Amino acid sequence: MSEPSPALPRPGFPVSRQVLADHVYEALLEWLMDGRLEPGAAVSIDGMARELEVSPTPVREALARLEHTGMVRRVALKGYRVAPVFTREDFAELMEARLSIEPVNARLACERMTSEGLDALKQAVEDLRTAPRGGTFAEYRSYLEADERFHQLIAAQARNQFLLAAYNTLGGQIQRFRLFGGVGITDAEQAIAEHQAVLDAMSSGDPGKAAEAMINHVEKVRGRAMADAPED
Amino acid sequence: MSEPSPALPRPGFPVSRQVLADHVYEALLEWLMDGRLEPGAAVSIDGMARELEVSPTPVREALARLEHTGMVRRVALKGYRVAPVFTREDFAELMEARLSIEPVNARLACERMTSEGLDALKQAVEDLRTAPRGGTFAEYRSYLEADERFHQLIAAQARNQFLLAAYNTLGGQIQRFRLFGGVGITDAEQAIAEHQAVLDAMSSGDPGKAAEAMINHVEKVRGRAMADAPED
DNA sequence: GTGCTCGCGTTCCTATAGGATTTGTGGCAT
DNA sequence: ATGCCACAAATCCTATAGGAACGCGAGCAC
Repeated sequence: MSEPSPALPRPGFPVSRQVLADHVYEALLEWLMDGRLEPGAAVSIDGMARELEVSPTPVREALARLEHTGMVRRVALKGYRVAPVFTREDFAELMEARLSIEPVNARLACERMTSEGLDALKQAVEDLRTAPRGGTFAEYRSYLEADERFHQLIAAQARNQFLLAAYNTLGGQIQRFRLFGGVGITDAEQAIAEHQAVLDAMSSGDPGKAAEAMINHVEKVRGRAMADAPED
Repeated sequence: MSEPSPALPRPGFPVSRQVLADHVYEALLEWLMDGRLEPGAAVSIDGMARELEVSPTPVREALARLEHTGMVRRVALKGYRVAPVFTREDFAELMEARLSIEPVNARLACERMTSEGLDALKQAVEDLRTAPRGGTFAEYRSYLEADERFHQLIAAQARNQFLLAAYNTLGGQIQRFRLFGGVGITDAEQAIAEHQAVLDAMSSGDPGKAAEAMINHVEKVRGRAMADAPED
């Protein structure tokens, strides 16, 4: 905590049009993804307010918005806690859910794809290739970001607000798991190849192939993670 | 403080364990579904606080939680507005999403069903049959509740927290209500028969049949709604 | 040593006050 | 008549204060 004021709005910033609660939301989200807030830990409203040098009011609002992401849980009159750690069963459930939703997204996205959307996907895969992959979170963070962006783009291109919302609830959990799985990035080459395969299928314009490529990718991810992951 | 505190927790009540923001949340939800808050209308924080005779703080928290349901939208520094009317495209997207998720839930629930779960499902269908179906929201609310409970139970019995969360983000019945804008329930007989068919398929223990029955049900709901719904 | 009670600190929760921003209105210049 | 600017009211946003419940540890009785 040597930083002077990390989340305070800069005075020079012209059209921030963002209120304090938004900054607090972003800060808490970042802390949750970074692991600075460990699973099971209490998230005190007053404590976070002191930490972020704001009043409890915007913290309360940010936490209320964070609750629906599943990253924090609230008990009335007792406060918020970070969601508990991922077990192997949790991970299996998460992959089952991804296998139910993401192939559908891929199929629809393929049917409704625009050239701009395709370009964005290509950029995401390119970013995956060039991203550094060190051992610390700061190093492979951009890799994770590009990975998430790839899947998010597909969900967005499916042009279904409800499927996008459903995927987004999974997305945060995926990130959280990858963090606390704690194995770093060991499967980059294979993952990049699978992403490329999905991209190729999308480019080909065959929705069935796109869905299949996505199924293949998620199943492979599951297989690698289940092999690597530490047993409970 | 002249009033004898209308919404405050009663002192004799042992484990109320509900805070004011929860009551405000329920009240706003009811007003939204009742149509007392029309689509597009502004939902002033201070105004609602005056109306409900509470301070703006719990109203702010309740609105922050309501935002993720899609019923209200927030613009920074401008406040909340009731979400615009549900168009046919919105409804089509919702049904597309339900068709992607609910058959999977039905399949998994069938595989993992317990006898208690089956009993709960039977109860939900029975409640559907006996529920009153008047023209006002207060009258057919219990019908919607039983309908929602049926689908919710299946999602829960699938024993996958993420699929359950994904289903909940759809808020199927709530959104469905908004399409009709309060014209009531006109398809009860057919809907009940379809629910019974899903239930029978579940009882038979054949996951494929359960998924198919669910697909049939959702498609029929879509067909009836698209025929009834007012054109844009 | 064990169990109970009391008191202190922490935290959640709500109300209130005041600064900042947006919106609507009226007047003035062109 | 039209466009622009100032002013006022409403609203959002944040900080602060205080009440109520909970947790924890010291101290005392047995």
